[in-house]
Amino acid sequence: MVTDTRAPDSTAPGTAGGVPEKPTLDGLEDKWVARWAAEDTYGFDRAAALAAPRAETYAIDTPPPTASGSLHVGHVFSYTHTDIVARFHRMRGQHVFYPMGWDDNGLPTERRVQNYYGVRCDPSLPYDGSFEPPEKAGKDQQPISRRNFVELCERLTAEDEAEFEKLWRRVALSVDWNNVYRTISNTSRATAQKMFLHNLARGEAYAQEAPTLWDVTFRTAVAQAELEDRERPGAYHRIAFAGPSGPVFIETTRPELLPACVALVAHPDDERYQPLFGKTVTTPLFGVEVPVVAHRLAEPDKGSGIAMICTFGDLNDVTWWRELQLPTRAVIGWDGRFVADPPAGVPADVYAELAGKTSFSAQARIVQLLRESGDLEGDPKPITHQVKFFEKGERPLEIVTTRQWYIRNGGRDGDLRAALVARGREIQWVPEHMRHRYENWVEGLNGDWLVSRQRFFGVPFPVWYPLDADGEPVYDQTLLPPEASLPVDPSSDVPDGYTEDQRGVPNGFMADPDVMDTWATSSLSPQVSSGWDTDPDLFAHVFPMDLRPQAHDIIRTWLFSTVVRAHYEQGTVPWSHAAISGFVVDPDRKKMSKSKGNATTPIDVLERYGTDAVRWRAAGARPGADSPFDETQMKVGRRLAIKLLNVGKFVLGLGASAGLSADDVSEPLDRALLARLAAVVDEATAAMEAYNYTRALEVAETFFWSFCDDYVELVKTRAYSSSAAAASAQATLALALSVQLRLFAPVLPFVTEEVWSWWQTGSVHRALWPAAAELPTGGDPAVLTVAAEALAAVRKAKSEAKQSMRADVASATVTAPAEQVPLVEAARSDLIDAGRIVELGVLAGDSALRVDVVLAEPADA
RNA sequence: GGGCGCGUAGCUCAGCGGGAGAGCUCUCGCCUUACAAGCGAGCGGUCGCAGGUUCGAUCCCUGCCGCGCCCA
Repeated sequence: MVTDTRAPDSTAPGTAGGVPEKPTLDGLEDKWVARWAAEDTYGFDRAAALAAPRAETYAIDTPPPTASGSLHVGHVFSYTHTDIVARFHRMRGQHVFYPMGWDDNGLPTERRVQNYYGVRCDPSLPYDGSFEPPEKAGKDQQPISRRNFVELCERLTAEDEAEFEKLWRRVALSVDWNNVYRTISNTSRATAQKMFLHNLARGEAYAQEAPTLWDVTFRTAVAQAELEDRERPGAYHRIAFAGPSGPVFIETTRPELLPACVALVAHPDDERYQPLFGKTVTTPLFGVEVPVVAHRLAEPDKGSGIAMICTFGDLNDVTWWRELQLPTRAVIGWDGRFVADPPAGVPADVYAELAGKTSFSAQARIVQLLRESGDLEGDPKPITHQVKFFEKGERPLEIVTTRQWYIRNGGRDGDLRAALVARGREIQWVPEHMRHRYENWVEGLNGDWLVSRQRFFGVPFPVWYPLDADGEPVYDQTLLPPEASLPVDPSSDVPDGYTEDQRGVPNGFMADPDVMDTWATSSLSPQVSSGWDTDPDLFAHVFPMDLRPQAHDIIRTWLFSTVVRAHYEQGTVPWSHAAISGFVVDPDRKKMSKSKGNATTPIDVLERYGTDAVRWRAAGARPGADSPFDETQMKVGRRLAIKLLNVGKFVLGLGASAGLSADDVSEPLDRALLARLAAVVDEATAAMEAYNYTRALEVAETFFWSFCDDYVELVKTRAYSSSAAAASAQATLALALSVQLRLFAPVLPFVTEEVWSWWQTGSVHRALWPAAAELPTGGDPAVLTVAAEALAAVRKAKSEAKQSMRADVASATVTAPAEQVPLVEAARSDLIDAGRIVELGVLAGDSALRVDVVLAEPADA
């Protein structure tokens, strides 16, 4: 059944020949990173996986990090969490499908290329096949063609990816490095385009001319998921409109939009304005007659309770405009400036002053004009308010009417929304409460997913439009490529039935100019990595995948959009489990991020403490829980790794070997240890199955330290001897070491592999996860508990007498409850040896175990 | 303003209906032949606050306060 996982090699020669004289962590990372690569330790055996039942495969949908970005310790923690899960499943004999992806799309890459090479994309320029970027970025950005620009994006991301891979290997991610995808590869582009064409054919994708949130800096549309609110100063301007019976005052933070005013609105229950409903008023300065309308979204307590509706100042304007079917008087252009010509019905003479101005300067001019005309009452009242920004942008978003592509996501359809919420309930969330993030987001959607971006580097929409006799595009007659020809670049490829010389000419054709939102591609990571378009057999086997690991900040984007795509194309959820990592936060509990300047570079931490130590700390952060970055914790992990080396050397150095088996274990103390270990294995296994790697580590670690401090100390003398009792101790030590190395292997891959290599063949990471059944049954753990308690009492006496632990004890008298007496007796000789006790008495008493210790006279110096 | 999570020893956290725990820090000891990158011992908390349920509450319920994240 299991083809790529080996059981512990119990026939390996138990010599200590492999144990170094002075074990060290130094050099382990280089050594094992190279070995794992050379031996393809983590490769996915496609043929074997496909021949086995689905349950024997574990498929992970790895988040593709932004290749042009930079990684910080938060990433290292989060990816480590996934790797721990992957390693556990691999050790359980599953074929772990664990690809890695890079997200090359989007603005971050464009900006990095612009800055790195000192270029900018000018789509009007022709491709220059001999173009080479300047050695050093010049002061002025050099304009280059879209294709040249995209080539630079690909070149730079390839370099970035190589760096990332190096880091991930150092972190010991057990991904299959033969299976790497890029969101900008031919396969990804073909998949994204094919999926889009399917969405289009089924009516799930559509284009629409609509008011769109627009970043004037990047000159691109922005989706709801990319918005953030920021506090900004503003001011209420109290402006008089001429009403049928006197002035009507509105208060607005955007007086410059006066020429875009299409109505005034008040709440239907607002008695102050009810007489005006159905009447008209006249805008100041422009003299445009606009209706007064009623709508429930108008807030009576805000300002004067009556507001002007402009096309468009904010999202409420969009709602009012749509629901009340108001006309459009757009004034803001794509560049964020007032357009050259006034909207229909607005007098050109007044408007001319505003044309070409930014919102800011237009506002200043309007305010001045209103003052002069006497229509501005009093001084503007300064306020702070929430303004919508593109999360990567620096200027407030405008709302511009443009033609954009959308994918339906339930934002405008209650049934679809309910279906997507139901999909969320098919997913097992780790931790469970993260489900709320998903549901809140889906239930709060108020529009479809805007997937087009007016950018250069991304997957183009595979669409052309015929041009009519006037050279105007006929949008409802889209020209689509055959699927076999994907991926296409419509700006250089030609639709069937046309020739290149017909591009852009009357009766010819034009390409859709836009590229897809980066999430429109990365939402297909399960399909891309599983071979939906390239390897149907693999796809049928591994999809839906088992695990989506990610952080909680992108539930609304990456996770949700991935659910949407699989819902449409496969009619299923894309994975059975979503494991959500918390953030690494700084000492002030703020999220670590490069833009905030509080991010810690991972390579430095890895070098100082070692990968195992950093992974140990990562494993201490439970799924979903944020954890502060604290270097003092790393030392603890490093100490654990060193301890494993040393105890490994001890156990193997005294003759314990893989050749000893459970049959050699005869002593009660030894059976007690292994009984306790069996319980630890069961608990750790249950915890790992529940994705609680933190708990699994905790129980293993607690056992390990008591193993070292109590059990090893108790049996040390016996294990050095040569008797059946010595063999029992050695077999116990060997078994315990083997089991513990495997328990720690997912968290501490380097040190466990090192110690494993001293006495076993094959990789510990391909060994079977330990099972309680490997250990002898019937031991009484209480023997160890009681013996350790007695030993602790002896130590305490020595410590309080400020004596060495080697100090001799003339006599020790254990008084314990009657039922514990035989337990102490069972460990009598180990206790005598470990405590250096000359005379050990054991009495039955009424109270809890205590030891009366008489130290021997210290030998004179 | 809404949702979610969290407030337990100086720090990081576990425990989640009947004895308040771990690691780190700190203090005092110990060269002990696996490990001084170590070992032993010890100090340290009215479990955010206020009510309620219960024979009994750190744990369940309600309210409040504080912190964080997400969304308005």
